[in-house]
Amino acid sequence: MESSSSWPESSPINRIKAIQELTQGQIYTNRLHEMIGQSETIESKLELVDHTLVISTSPNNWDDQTSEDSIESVKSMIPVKTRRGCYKRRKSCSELVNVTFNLVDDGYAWRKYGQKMILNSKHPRHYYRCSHKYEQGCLATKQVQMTEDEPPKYRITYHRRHTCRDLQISSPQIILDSPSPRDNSFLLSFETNELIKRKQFVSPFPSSTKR
DNA sequence: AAGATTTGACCAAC
DNA sequence: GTTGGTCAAATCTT
Repeated sequence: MESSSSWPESSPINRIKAIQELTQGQIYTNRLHEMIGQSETIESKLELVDHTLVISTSPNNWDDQTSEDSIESVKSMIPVKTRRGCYKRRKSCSELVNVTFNLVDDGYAWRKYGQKMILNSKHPRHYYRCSHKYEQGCLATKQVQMTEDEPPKYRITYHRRHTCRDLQISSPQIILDSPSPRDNSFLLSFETNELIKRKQFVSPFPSSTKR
């Protein structure tokens, strides 16, 4: 993974912060392993890219739709039209977790479809699906939740890979770094703060003064 | 008018 | 009974 991280050499404070982030990231990774319960089949990566902590997992079946589990997941997620919300809850579906300080457009077109308060969490979890779900059958979803850390971070969990074609590649913000086809993790590399300042901040938490 | 968001309801898993 | 993920009508934005 060759990430051209613009790490400021002359900033020991940032280094300390980075170490703290990495430590916490390792905790997240361990938790993820526990949740998934497949620690022996998962490779995990922990990286600090610019100001974004990336925790990527490579479960064997992330993209392997032929595995029984995946097939079952796909089947169970197909809603029965006449029964709202009729589906099987995903038990151990592969996922990719990204913890970041800044929320920037990841290059995909997402559409929010839900928001939920989660037990023991101060902040609600936001649910997004690919905008092309129905046009192209893309099953990619993501969940965004603000952590209770100080400073607060955003925990973005991606489920299923995009199968749609519209990647909006015109946006230079996303770099899909997948060194090999079998390496199912991918790195979302964000820009430095300096660059982000010039971009429009994309918040998943619109003002709640609508209603 | 069309597309996106909000939010209460629904339902399976636990 | 509780919780988390999704649906879909109502509402808002462009």
